[in-house]
Formats: sequence, structure tokens, C-alpha cells
Amino acid sequence: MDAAARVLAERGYEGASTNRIAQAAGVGIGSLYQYFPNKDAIVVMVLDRFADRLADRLDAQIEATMAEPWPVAGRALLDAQIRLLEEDAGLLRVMVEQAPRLGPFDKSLALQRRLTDLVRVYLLLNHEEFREDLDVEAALWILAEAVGMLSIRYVLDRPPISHERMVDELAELIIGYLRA
Amino acid sequence: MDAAARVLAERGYEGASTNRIAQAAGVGIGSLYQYFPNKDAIVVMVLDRFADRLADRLDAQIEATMAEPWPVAGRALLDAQIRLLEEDAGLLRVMVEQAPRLGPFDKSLALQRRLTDLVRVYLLLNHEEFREDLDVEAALWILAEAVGMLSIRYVLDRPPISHERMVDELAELIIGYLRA
Amino acid sequence: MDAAARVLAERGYEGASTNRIAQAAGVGIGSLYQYFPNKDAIVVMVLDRFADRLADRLDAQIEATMAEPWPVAGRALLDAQIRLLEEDAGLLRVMVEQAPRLGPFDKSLALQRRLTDLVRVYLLLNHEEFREDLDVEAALWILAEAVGMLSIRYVLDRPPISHERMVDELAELIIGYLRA
Amino acid sequence: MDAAARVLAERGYEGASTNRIAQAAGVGIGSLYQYFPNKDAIVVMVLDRFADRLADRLDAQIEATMAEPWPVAGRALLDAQIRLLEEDAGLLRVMVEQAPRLGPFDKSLALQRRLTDLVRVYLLLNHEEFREDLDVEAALWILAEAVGMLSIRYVLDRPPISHERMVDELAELIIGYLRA
DNA sequence: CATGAATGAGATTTCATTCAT
DNA sequence: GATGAATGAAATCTCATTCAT
Repeated sequence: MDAAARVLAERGYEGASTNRIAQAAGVGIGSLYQYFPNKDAIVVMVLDRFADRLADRLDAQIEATMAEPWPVAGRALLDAQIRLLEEDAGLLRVMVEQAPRLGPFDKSLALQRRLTDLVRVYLLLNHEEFREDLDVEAALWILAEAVGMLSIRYVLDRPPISHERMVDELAELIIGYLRA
Repeated sequence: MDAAARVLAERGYEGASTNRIAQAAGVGIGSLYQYFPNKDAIVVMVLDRFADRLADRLDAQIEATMAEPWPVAGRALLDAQIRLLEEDAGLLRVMVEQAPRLGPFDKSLALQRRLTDLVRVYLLLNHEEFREDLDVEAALWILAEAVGMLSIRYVLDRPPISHERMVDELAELIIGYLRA
Repeated sequence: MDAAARVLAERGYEGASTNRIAQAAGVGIGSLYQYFPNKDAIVVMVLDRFADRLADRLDAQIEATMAEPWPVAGRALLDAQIRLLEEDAGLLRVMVEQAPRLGPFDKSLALQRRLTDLVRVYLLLNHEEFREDLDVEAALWILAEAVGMLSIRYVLDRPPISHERMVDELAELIIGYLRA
Repeated sequence: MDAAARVLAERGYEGASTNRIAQAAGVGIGSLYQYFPNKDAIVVMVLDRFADRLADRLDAQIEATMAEPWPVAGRALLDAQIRLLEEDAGLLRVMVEQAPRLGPFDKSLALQRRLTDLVRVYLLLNHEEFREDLDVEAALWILAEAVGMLSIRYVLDRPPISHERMVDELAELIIGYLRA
């Protein structure tokens, strides 16, 4: 799995031939097929693991900052998310470009769902601060997609915006969207 | 070109073999290579044409609503954009997934740039209504990506949000982000 | 024909596609096939013409030096032959490398035959100077091939031997071989 | 390799498609590409092997006749060379016609160099028997090319000269060229 | 007589997958 | 359970040749 992740990150989906993965893993190509039915199963599993690790580490971040007031905690979470994505830009690119082809992605959805739930709680607890007409489910989808995709595009496209500023702008986007 | 667009929309980049495209066009494979130097040139041209058509039709929309006040015009533009994307969801998927592999896309960038310019003018003309500390370039990147990606994901992922509501939410996102 | 010769000399047999020849000639590819049944016919005709021109110019040389004593005339002939080959090294390379594939070559053989005849006359007229046991036909084949191939290899491979010296050595080879 | 040699000998460079070679070898086309990176690598390797075998067998001949006086040994060598070339006329034709296209040929040069070296020793050891003004390097090039090409053309073109006579004539050509 | 778009056989090469050892 | 040689379908691309206009 480590070898597959490495090869995928470095050479992309098409460049990651099964032979190359086997070689990087130091095993015969035949052995690969004792554990995975086909190439896509490998890729899915690598991306799943990637999503899991992301989720775990965001969890840790959440736990660590839950005591802080919302604005501080939220900002810390955004900061952590971007930093984590930056660590694995290669895999992230594969995930964003290839995931659609591999069917809707359980693990990535799970991640998104957990963050969404977190924000849902926040919205319900503090509903008096926000727009009265807010369609919570729609707003959550919008925010999850917007913040997720913006973080990803920021990491993959490297626009001329500092990390600090990016976090501020994302926070502003969220707050501005929710408040009355 | 029509055949290529059709095959690409239905089977994606990899599924669209040059032989299949030729067959769909009802011509010999050799004829394809009289007009295009290689497969990627075909794909690029199809996507370019797609982007061009998008741009043209958005232009028409802009022209038609320029007289209206900003909120009305903006909403009409968002509405038109989503509707146009919906018409060619298949090609749109290819564009979003494959464009990265084909190098940064002149035509798609051009489209994004024109919309960005439009908003820039709006920002400058009405700067007193907005945050004083606004980093215009950063904000434009954020908005272009957010609105663009959200429209695309909305069309491709079909979340349970009505077209009307989606337009409203996008408008809210933009306004909320910019205002003081 | 000029165009074909040019393309052949510059790009070799495989690089000389019929379309490229037609384009270089400034005519449609269809027109080519009104005058030549197929590609090889073009090549054969070009090489024939090349051989003819070579023969004509050697003829002129022969005529011009026939009055001179044999050693002078022979040397002048060798000198002229090498110089002529040098003028069209490109075509010469095609001829030497590709001609075998195109069947035994009438015109090139004709050239060889005429030079051979010349030397045959010389041998018969001056037989008292040469080996008694000389098998004239064998000797002529040997000399024709040796002098021809050496001249060609000299032009195509450019060994570190001066033009002057090369002529001397060829003369020496011939004389040494024939004399008692 | 044997299959490739057979197909090359029978159908020439262009006629020897990789599919045909694989079929002749009784293996799948994919297997070919496990051992050779591309078609030219196959051809080069076949021709190399051919040149090696030639060299080995000439070596044996050299060893066997080294004790004999020069004229006998030289004649035996010429005889052996022609006989060896005759055994593989098909491959020889490919080598002579295609070698130029494949870049100057290490192995074939090596063969030529070893024979040349042999003659160089002979020249230096017996220099008093030869022309005083002999330019050794030029003479060696001339002889190597002349004897090599004549042997090859003899085998490929089958002129009406007996094997015995051919050996005699080549010997005469060499002696006549070198002696005072 | 000129044209050139159309053709498609065929060439080389890749790579996911199998299966006998 | 591990191995990796063998496989062959399929992909991209070329080019000599045809034939309707």
C-alpha cells in the first residue's frame, strides 16, 4: 500500500502501472493479485487510506481545539486542513482527478459527512446568530463543497495568496454566508 | 467534432479511442488524422469549442441583463451558467477531470478571466459597499473558484437542492463574502 | 522528378513519402499517380536519371581526356568520378542502401558496363604489359566493383584520406592488380 | 533470436514485422517486448550475433593457419571468409543494406578492425617487401573496404567467377597493391 | 488532366492480468 | 503463498493508393 501510494503520488493514475507498483513494493507482480482483484481496487484502497488518515488527523485537531471559542477553533481547523492537504499534494491530485472515474467514494464522503455534522451542530447551537431563512442542508452542502474544493484548488494550483490570508478568507466566506 | 464530443461525453477520455470516434463520425480512422495531429488535439479542440460556446452564451446573457440592477443581473447570470452546464454535463465531466492532464486550458481560463474582470469592475465601482480591507485579487480568485466549482459540482453531483435555491445560495455566498 | 530527387536525397527512402514528394513538386498527390504506377517506380526512375547523368558526365570526361596518355586519362577519370559522386552524396546513399531492394538496376548496371568496356579495350590493346594468365572478365568484374565501391564508400564514409591520395591509391590498386 | 534471424534473412528489414518475428518464434508479441525494447534492438542484436559468429569462426581459421607461410594463410583466410558469408547470405544482405540506417555498427567495425590489425602487423613485419612510400593507414582502409565489399558483392551478386578463382584474384589484388 | 479527401491495412508498443511452477 | 514469464487485446498513428469530382 505504501509503495502504491508513493507511485500514485509521483506518477499519477496512468503512470502507476501494476508492474511498477509491484517493483516499488519489492514483490512480484503475481503477489499483488493475491491480495487485490485488480488495479482499481489498489487505487481505491490507497485513496481510502489517504482519506482515513486525513480524517484521523483532523479529528485530533478538532479534539485539541474544541475547548477554544468557535472562531479560534474553526480557523485552526481550516489551517490544519490546508496543511494536511499540502503534505500529500500528489495523492490529492490523483484523488481529485481520478476519484470520479472510480465511483462515488465511500471514505471521502465519510470525511465530508463528519465535518458537515460538526458544522451542523454549531449551526443548531448558535442559530440565533444566523439568517432565519437558512436552509441548513443546502447551506451545509454549499459550505462543505466550497471550503473543500477551495482548499484543494489552493493546494494544487498555488495561487498567489499566503497561507494565512487563505485561512482568513475562508473564514470570512463561511461567516459572511451564514450570518444575517 | 460532434462525434468526438458525443463519444467523449458518453465514455470519458480513456473510453474515447480514436477508432471509436472515427466510427461514430462515420469516417475512416485515417481521415481523423488528416485533420488532427493526435488524439489530444481532438480532445482539446472539443473542450475548447465547448468553452467557447459557454462563453458566447454567457456573453449573450450579460448583454441582455446589463441594464438591470446588479442583483438581478447577477442572479440571471448564475442561473444561465448552471443551465448551460446542465446541457453538457458529460463534456463538463471530461473537462473537469481531464483538463489538468492536457495542460492549463487557454479557453477555459479565458472564460474565467472574463467573468472575473466583470466582477472586478463591479467591485471597483461599488467599493464603498464592501469590506475596506478587501484584497481584491485574492477575493476574485476565491469567488471565481467557489462559484465555478460549486456550479460544476451541483450539475455533476446533483445534490437535493432546487435550481432556484441554488442560485439564491450562490448569490448569498457572494454578497455575504464581499459586504462589510 | 527533381522534387523526388531532392526529397530522397534529404530524407532517405523511408522519409520520402509520396505526399511529401507531391508537395515538394507543387502538385497534388493524385497527379503523381497519373504518371507513376507506385512509389517504387518513382524511386527507380530518380535513381535511373541519377545514373544517367553520372554516365553522361563521365562520358564527357572520357572524351576530354582520350587524347592523353593512359595514366593521365585514367587518373582524370577517377578524379572526376569521385567528384561527381560527392556532388550527390544524398542520392548516392539512397542508391547504395535502397537499390538492392528495388531489383537489379538497369541503368546503374549500364554505367558499370560502359566503364568496364572502356577498360576491356585498354586491356586488349595493351595486353603485353599485363599478366599473361589474366582472366579478363573476372578481372573486369573485380576492378569495376572495387573501384566503384571504394569511390562510394570514400564519399559516404569520409575516411581521413585526401582526395588526391585517394585517386593515387585507386590508380595504384588497378595498376598493381593488372601488371605482371 | 533464431526466429528473428530467419525472418530477417527471408523477408528483409521492412518485411520483418515484430508480429511476424513473434509468430515465427512461437511466442506472443508481448513476450518479444519483455526482452527487447523495440524492433531495432532486435535487429541490432541479430546482426551483432551474426558479426560475432563470423569473427569467432575467422578467429578459428586464423589460429589454424598461423603457422603456415603468409601466402597460404592469407589465401585460407579469404577462402574461409567467403565461405562463411555464403552460409548466411540473407542476413548478410540485411546487414549491408540496413546497417547504415542503424548507426555505425560496433560489432561489424570490430571485425573489420581485427582483420585490419592483422594485416597491419604483416605490413610492419615485412615492410622491406613493399612500396616504400606506402601510407599504411590509407592502404589498410583501402584493402579492408575492397576485400570486404568484394567478398560481399561476390556472395550477394553471384558473378560468373568460381570460388577458387575469386580467392586467387583477391590475393592478387592485395599483393599487387602492396608490392613495390 | 488535376486534385486531394478518404481509406484502412498494418506497424509498433503498452500493460493489466493469468497461471504453471 | 510467491513468483514473473507469457499473453494478446487494444491503442495510437502512418502512408501508399484510389476515385469521385
